[in-house]
Amino acid sequence: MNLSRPISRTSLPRPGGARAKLLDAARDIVRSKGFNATSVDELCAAAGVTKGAFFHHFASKEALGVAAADYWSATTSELFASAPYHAHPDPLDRLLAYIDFRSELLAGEIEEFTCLVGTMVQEVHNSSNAIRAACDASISGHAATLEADIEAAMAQNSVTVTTARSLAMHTQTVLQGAFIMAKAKDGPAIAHDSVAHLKRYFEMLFKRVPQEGNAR
Amino acid sequence: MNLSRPISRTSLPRPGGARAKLLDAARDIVRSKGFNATSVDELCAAAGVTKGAFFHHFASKEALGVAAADYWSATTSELFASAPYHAHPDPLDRLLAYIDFRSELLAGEIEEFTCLVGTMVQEVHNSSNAIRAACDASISGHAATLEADIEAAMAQNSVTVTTARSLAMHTQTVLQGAFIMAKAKDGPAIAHDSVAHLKRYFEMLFKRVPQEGNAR
DNA sequence: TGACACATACCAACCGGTTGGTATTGTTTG
DNA sequence: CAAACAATACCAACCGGTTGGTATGTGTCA
Repeated sequence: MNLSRPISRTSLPRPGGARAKLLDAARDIVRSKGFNATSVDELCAAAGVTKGAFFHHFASKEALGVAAADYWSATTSELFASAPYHAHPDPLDRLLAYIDFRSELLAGEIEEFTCLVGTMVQEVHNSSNAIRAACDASISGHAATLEADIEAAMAQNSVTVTTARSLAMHTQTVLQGAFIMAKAKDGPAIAHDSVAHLKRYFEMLFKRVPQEGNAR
Repeated sequence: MNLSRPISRTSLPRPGGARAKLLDAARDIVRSKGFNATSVDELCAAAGVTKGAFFHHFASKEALGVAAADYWSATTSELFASAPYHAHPDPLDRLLAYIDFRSELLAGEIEEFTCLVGTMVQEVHNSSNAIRAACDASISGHAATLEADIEAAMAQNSVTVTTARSLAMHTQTVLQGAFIMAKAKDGPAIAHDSVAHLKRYFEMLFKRVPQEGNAR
C-alpha cells in the first residue's frame, strides 16, 4: 500500500486541484441555495471544471455531498482548534468564550456564517442516509470538542442535573436554530439574540455572574 | 367584488376541494423531502388531482409554497389555541406547560412533528422572498402568542435582563434547532433533550424550582 | 349559455449521469 | 539516462428522463 499520496475521504484535497475547487464551490453554493437546488453543472461552472471532471472525482452527486460534509468537518475543526477561546485557564471561561466566539462569527452575509451540514441534513435526511450520517458526524464531532471543558466546569461547580454531552449538543441545537431564524428574518440580529440566551443559560447553570457585555 | 366564495390567502381552503388536498399533500411531502425535491407532479398524484387543477389554483409552484406556509399558520394556530396549557391560572405555569406541550409533540416519525415553514425557509430563503416572508410570518406569529404570558411572568418575577419578545423568539430558535438535530440523528431523543434545557433556562430565569419531571 | 373547475396533452429547458477520448504525470525497465 | 508503459486527470458531447409550466378541451352547475 502506497501511503505517499493518500486522498482519503476525510483528508483535505490537494489545493488547486479540481476536487478542491469543487468542494469549495459546494461549500459556498450549497449554503446559499441548498443541496437539491445546486446542480452539478453549476458546481462545475463555479469551480471552472467540466462535468467529466466532476464524475471523475465523485461517483455521484450524493458522494460529493458526503465529501463536502467531511471537508466541512476538516476545515471547521482547523478554525476552532486555532481559535483564541482555548487560551483561558478556566474551563468555564473557555466555554463562555467559545459562545462569544460563535456569536462573533455571526456576521456578514447569511451564506457566509451559516452551517453547511445543518443546511444539507435538513434537505436530504430522508433521501440520503450517507449524507445524513456525514452531517451528523460533523455536528456531533464538533460538539464533542466542547465536552471536556463542560465536564470540568460541571465538576468545579457541582452541576449534576444534566450531562456534558447533552449540554454540548444543546449548544449546537441553539446555533442550528439561530441559523434558521437568521434565514427567516434575513439577518443575523435574531441569531445573536438567541446565542446571548444560550450564554445566560450557562452562566446561570454554573452560577457565574455575567460580565458586562453583549447580552441584549 | 364577489365575497360568496372567497379563496383568500390566509383563510382555510374548502375541505375536500383540490386546493385543500394539494395543501395537505404539500404539508406532508415537503416536510419529508423538502420543497425543491417535491415535484408538482408528485403533489398532484398525492392529492389525486391533475396538473391542470394545480395550475388552476396556484399560479406557480412558488405560489403554492406561500399558500402552504399560510395554511400551516392557520392549522397550527388552531392546534395551539385549543391546547390545554392555556388552562393554568399562572402565566409562568402556562409558559412551562407550553414547553412541555411542545416536547410531547416530538413523537412519532420525523416528518410528522417537524415544522413545515422551518424546513421551507432554509431551502428557499435566497430564491423566493415571498415564501421566506410567509415562513417568517408563521414563526413570528406563533412566537407572538407567547409574549403576553412571558411579559406577565417577567413582571411577576422582576426579570428585566431581556424582553418578552426576545424570549419568545428564543423558544422558536431552540425548537427549530431541535428539529434539525432530530433529522441529523434520525430520532426525536436529542430534541427532547434540548427542549428540557430550554425549560430549565426558563425555570432558572424565573427562579422556579423545577417540578420533578422529564428533564434529563 | 356562460363562467368556472378541472382534465388531457404537450413543450422547451434542464436534470444527473455516461460516453469515448486525450493530456499529463509517475513508474518501470533497458 | 531515455524509451516504454501505466495510471490518473480531465474534457466535450451526449443520453434518457424529469422538470415547471402552458394550451386547449370538457364536464358541471347556476
